[in-house]
Amino acid sequence: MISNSSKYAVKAVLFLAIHSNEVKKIMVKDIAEPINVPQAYIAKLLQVLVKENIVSSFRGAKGGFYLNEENLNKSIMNIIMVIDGEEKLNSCMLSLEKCNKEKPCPLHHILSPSRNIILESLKNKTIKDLSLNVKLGESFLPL
Amino acid sequence: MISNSSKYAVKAVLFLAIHSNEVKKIMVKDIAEPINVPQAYIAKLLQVLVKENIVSSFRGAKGGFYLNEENLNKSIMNIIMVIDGEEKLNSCMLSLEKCNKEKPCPLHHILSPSRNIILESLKNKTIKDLSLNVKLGESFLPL
DNA sequence: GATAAAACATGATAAAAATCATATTTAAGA
DNA sequence: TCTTAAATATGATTTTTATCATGTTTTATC
Repeated sequence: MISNSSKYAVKAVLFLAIHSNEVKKIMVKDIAEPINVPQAYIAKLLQVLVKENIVSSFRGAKGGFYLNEENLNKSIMNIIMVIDGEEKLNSCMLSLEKCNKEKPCPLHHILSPSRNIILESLKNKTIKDLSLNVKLGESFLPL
Repeated sequence: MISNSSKYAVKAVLFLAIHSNEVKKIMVKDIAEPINVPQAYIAKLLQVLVKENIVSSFRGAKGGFYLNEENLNKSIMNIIMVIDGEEKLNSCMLSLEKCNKEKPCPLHHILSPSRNIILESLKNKTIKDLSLNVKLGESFLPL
C-alpha cells in the first residue's frame, strides 16, 4: 500500500533529479505544475523531504529546491518510508494480519515472492539510477 | 492499491468457503467475529458480494450466507473488482499516470513485471483453490 | 396468523487522507 | 535598511474511506 502522497513525493524528487542541481534551484510552483500536483500540497511534502535530508533547499530570494550528490543517492524506498512510514509498506498488498512464513495466510504464497522483488527494487534503486534512465531515453517524464 | 474493504471481503469469502456450504449457512455475526471485522461493515460488503453473485444468501429465520459451486469458482480478482472497481486496481502500486510500455515512467521497468505476476495470480486463483490450500494445511485461517 | 430470526436497504457519523490558505522567516538586491 | 522573493510553519477545509445505527422485508416455526 503506497499512498498518493508518496507517489507525489517520488514524482517531485525525480523531477528535481533531472532538472535541478546545486546551482540551479527550482521553486515549488515550477515543480508543482509539470508533475501535475497541487502546489500547496507538494510544498508541504517537500518540507518533510528537506527535513529528512532527501531534498535540499535554499530559502529567500533566488532560493528553491534542488538535489545534491547525497540526495541523489537516496533510494525510492527512502522516500516512501519518510512519507508513509514503515507499517504501511510492510502491510503491503493484500497480505492479512498475523501472516508470516510459518503460518502463511492463503494469499501469502501467491503474493509474497513478487512483493519481495518489488520491495528489494525500491530499496536498491537510487534517484540517480532512475534519472540516468530518463537521460538515456529509456523512460520518460513528465509524470 | 487494494482497499481495506477488499481485504475484508476476501477474508469473509475465504471464511465462507471453508466453513459454509449449501446446507450450512452462516450468519453475519458468526462471520464478523472470527475474521475480525466490524459486523455492520462486513454486512454491507456481503450485500454487494451477494448482488454480484460472488456469495449466496438466504433470508429470514435459518438464513445466512454461504458459497455454492459457482461462487467457489470466482477468483480473488473478481472480489477486488466488485469492491474497488477497475481503475483502482489498474493504477496499482507506484505506477504513475500516462505510463505504458511505449512511454514508460521511470518506475515502470522496475515494478511492471512483478505487478503483472501478482495481477495474473489474483485473476487465476479461485476461492476454491485457496480454501483447498487451507484444508491441506498449506496455509492458515483465521485471518 | 403471530412471532422471531435472519438478510437487505439506507442513511448518519467518525476517522483518515488529501487539499487549500495564511502568516512567518530568510536571503538577495536596490 | 527596505522591498521583494522565496521556503517554512501551522492550521483549516474538503473529500474519501471506514464505521455505526436503524428501519424494512423475508422466511421458518409455533
